[in-house]
Amino acid sequence: MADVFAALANPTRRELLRLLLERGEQPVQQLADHFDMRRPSLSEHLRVLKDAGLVTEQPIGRQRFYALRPEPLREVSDWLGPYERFWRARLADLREVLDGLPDE
Amino acid sequence: MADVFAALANPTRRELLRLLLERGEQPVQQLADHFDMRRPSLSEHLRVLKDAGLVTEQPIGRQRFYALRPEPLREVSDWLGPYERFWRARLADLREVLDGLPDE
DNA sequence: AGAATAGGTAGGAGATTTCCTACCAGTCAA
DNA sequence: TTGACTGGTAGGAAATCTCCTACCTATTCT
Repeated sequence: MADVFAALANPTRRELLRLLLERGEQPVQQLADHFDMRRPSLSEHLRVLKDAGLVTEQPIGRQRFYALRPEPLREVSDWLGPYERFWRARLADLREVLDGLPDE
Repeated sequence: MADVFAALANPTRRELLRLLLERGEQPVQQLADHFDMRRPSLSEHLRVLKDAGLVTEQPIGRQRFYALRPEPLREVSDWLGPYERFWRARLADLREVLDGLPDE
């Protein structure tokens, strides 16, 4: 769980997740084409994502396909839950204030 | 937005947010009491949270009250949206598979 | 078998993070 | 005004992160 937040802290890794979401599973080369970065660095980012459980790796021939594994993101969503209630309450307060205003 | 993910990457900062959510606004000393950490380090964490827009600071006398500002978390929630659809689809797939099994 | 391809590991440089001690500035109380 | 209190800044050490180049392994194609 802690690893998930740490994994999400890096923009390249968030972009990797986005690519995997949009295009489905991809070999490393195809992912790498979209970054101005050497492959070893990409490999490192993919390893971090894998350690956080955010992607899976499946070797096929000499390629390795990476796929999104969104379950840990669900934990992030659950973590957000209590805060979500808080900001909804704030919005409700705001609405109440606005409703109370004249000329509206 | 990037700052928000970076701010959430640290466990101490997530704990600070949790304390502010549970107890409402608090002066630094009261927050510091719950960490085994010197105050300058806490100050630094609070600064990061403030820069990310996750807390507000209000000086009253010689104290500074920090309060949760959950709006940036809403952006995180929005960012999660597309992935949430993905994992719900996965759950639906799983349910379908389970429904298709005999002996159930 | 030999060459090409996919993608990893090793190791290191530089930047950033996270903690610390020492000290400073503002506020309040005697 | 002096002393105590709150909480910040300055600066630095150690750890970690993010990138790199060089090289290795496994697979496939000829």
